[in-house]
Amino acid sequence: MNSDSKILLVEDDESLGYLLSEYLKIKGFEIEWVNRGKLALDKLEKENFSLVILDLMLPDIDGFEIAGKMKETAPEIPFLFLTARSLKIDVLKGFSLGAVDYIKKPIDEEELVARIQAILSRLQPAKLPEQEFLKIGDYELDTNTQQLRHNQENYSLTSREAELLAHLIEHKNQLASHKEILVKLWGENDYFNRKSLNVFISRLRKYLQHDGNLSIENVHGKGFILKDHDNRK
Amino acid sequence: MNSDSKILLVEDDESLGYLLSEYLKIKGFEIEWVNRGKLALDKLEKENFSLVILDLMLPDIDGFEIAGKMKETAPEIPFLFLTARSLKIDVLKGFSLGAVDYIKKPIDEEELVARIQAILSRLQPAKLPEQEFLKIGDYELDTNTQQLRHNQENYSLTSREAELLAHLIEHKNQLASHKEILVKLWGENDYFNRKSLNVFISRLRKYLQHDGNLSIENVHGKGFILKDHDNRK
DNA sequence: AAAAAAGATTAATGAAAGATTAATGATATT
DNA sequence: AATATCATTAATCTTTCATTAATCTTTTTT
Repeated sequence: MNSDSKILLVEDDESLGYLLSEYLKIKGFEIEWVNRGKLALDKLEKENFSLVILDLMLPDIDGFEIAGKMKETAPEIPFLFLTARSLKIDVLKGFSLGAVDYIKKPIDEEELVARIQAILSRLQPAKLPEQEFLKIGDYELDTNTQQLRHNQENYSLTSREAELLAHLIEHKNQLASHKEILVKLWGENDYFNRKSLNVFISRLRKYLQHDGNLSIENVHGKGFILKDHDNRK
Repeated sequence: MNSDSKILLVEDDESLGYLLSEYLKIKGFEIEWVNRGKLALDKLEKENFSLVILDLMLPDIDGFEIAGKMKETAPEIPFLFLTARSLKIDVLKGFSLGAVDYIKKPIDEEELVARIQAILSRLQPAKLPEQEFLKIGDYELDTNTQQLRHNQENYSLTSREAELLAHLIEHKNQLASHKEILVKLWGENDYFNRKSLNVFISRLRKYLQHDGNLSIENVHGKGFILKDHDNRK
């Protein structure tokens, strides 16, 4: 899951560095840990990272300087500061250098992971408009456009029809109770809405009649089951 | 500089809300400040924001719930939490809902601005390089000159016509919701603008009538789909 | 088996949404 | 000052769709 995200940790405190890198490894990140600024810059020359975590106080080059150099040599790699220096001036300087976050010690490891994930997930290229297709028998429902396809045929469903069919498909071969459906789609479970629901069930049966394996069956007093009798699926 | 970034601040504490919104305005951001969750959701229906700042403790709907609803209705808008609740469990929940940051009160205004700028600056490159020529069926739209070509014919579109057609082409065979269109092109989603939108849809249908494979179809109460029925593409 | 309850199906209804054409008025152009 | 352009608004007509009603049919209870 996090396997394609390699992180460079620059931290001179041996115990914290060890702790963090082990913890992050457990969490599924690939970690390279160095304890000197110079080593960090060398690594950045040779390898590609999706994130760099910088301590400010290092024995040789300080974190700000590393960030400054990164701006020139690897401007696309995001970095964050992880430091005991919580002076306001430092925080502001950190962000003005282009940091994506500035985390003050002591660190909560879980929060750190959450922040790292937040950063990395923002990096993934804008997710394609994910179209969701729900399949049932020979039919395919596009929940986005409310289109129901069957072979060549294409039916434009109304909002209620589409919502209801989606619900039934999601509970395929299971009981979808009146109550559940009415509360979810109508907001209220009363006599009149139940009447309305029956009308919609009727309509859906008509749409689905072209696949003999499909049926919407009633469970008296309970609800409906959309059954797919084709067991190969 | 920050003028194209509109921020929605959801904060029920009157003095803090006032303070922050004034401060952020001075810093060049465009701010809309509401003190109720319900109002925030209404605003999000009608306007476009580049960032939402959420307080957790609100009198009506809590911040987490707003974030959850946003995931469905406006998944592309980033949000951050700004709250006195610094419990670890809250922080983790905040990030797991997709927050880009979680800032604990008391707030340092300058740090807040720095964090907001860090977030917004990361957003810009997300935009795809806009295509100059958009093709649909036998037509070709030049988005620079607003010329729509079809065989020999050439139509000079108005700005609105061209923008709308571009949007529809970019969402070909997908639902382009009223809300999305109105917020993007008109800046506000209200009754009158929706009327106007209908007029433009009518015009575009006239332009596109020469290719029998194309149609702009309405999804009642939801929006429009520009369909290309030619499946070879 | 009769009565009652629940469900199925088709049709009727009315409000809301949408389509289309024309009128308006603001702004820019000549 | 006259004209042209264009988004908006108005006016009118049409369509859509959830609901309600009406009428059967099936299932359950008595």
